[in-house]
Amino acid sequence: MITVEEKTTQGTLVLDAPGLSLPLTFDCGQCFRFEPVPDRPGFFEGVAYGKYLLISADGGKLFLSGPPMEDAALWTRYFALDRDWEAIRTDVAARSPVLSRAAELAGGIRILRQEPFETLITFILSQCNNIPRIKTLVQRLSEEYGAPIFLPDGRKMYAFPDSAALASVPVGELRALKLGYRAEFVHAAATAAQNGLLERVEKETDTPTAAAYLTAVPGIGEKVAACILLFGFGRLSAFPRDVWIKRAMQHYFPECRDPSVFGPYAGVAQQYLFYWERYQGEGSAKQ
DNA sequence: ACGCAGGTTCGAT
DNA sequence: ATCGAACCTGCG
Repeated sequence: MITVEEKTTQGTLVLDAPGLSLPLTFDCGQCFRFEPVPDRPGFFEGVAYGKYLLISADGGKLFLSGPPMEDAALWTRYFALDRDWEAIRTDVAARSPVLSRAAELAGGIRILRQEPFETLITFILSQCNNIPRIKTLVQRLSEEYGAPIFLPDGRKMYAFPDSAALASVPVGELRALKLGYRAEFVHAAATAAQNGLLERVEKETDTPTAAAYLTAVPGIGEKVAACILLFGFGRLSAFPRDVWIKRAMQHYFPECRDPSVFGPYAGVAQQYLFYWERYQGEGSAKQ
C-alpha cells in the first residue's frame, strides 16, 4: 500500500506523486479538459468533478491550488496516486523489449480516474475525430449544459454536464452543436446513464461483462468501451485497440490477438505503446 | 476539391 | 466471422 503524504501550505495542497508527468498524463489522449497555462511553464489548469484545478508537478510532488483545496481524497483518487505506479511500470516493462523502452519514455503517464459519465460521452465523441475537435465538442457541451464555475480572477469555466442535463437535450440541438452523427449516440448514452448504466458497470467485477453493458449502447463499440473502462473506471486491464495500437501490434506483436499477454495492466501498456508509436522518430524519442 | 481523422453500424458475402 | 461503405465535421 502506498502512503499518500499530504499537507496544505499557503493555499497549496501537496500530494506525493513520484514519477508523475503532467504533460504526458494530459497529452496522452485520455483527458480533454486540461491545458498548459500560458506563460507559466509546467502548470496546467482545467475542470474535473465540477471543480477548477490549477496544478504543477515537481520533485515527485503534485502541487494543487484553486478553490476548493480541501479535496485531498478526491484528487488523490483522480490522479490515481493511491496506486503503485513504479510496480505497474516494472510489470509492463518486463513483458517485451519494446514495452521496456516505451515504459522508460512514457512511464510518467498516469491513468486518471475521470468521471464515468464525462468519459462515456467524451469517448463516444472521439470516434473518427482528432484531439482538437474532441476538445472543442466537450467544451461546447460544457458551456451549453454544464454548471458555471466562477474563478477568483473573474474567468468563468464550466463543469461537464450531468446525465440528466444531457439526456434532456433534443438530438437536433446536439446536431446544431456540430456533434455530427454522434448526436444520436450521445443522446442514447445519456439516456442509458439515466437508467443506471454506469452504476451497473461500476458494480460488475468482470471487466469483459462490464464492456458488454457498454457496447449494448448504440455508438459504443469495443474500442470506446475499453476507453471508458480504462479512463473512467480505472480498469487497468481494459485495452483500447485504436489505429495506432493496431499498427504497433502488427509491428511488434504480429502473432498476438490477445491482449492478455500484456497482463493485468494491459491498458497501461497500451498507453506506453501509443506514446511510442506516436512519438518515435520525432527527435529525442528516437530509439 | 477530396481524403482522412485514436470508430461504429449496417448490409453483403 | 470478415469486409466495405456510409456517417457529420473540419482540416490540409
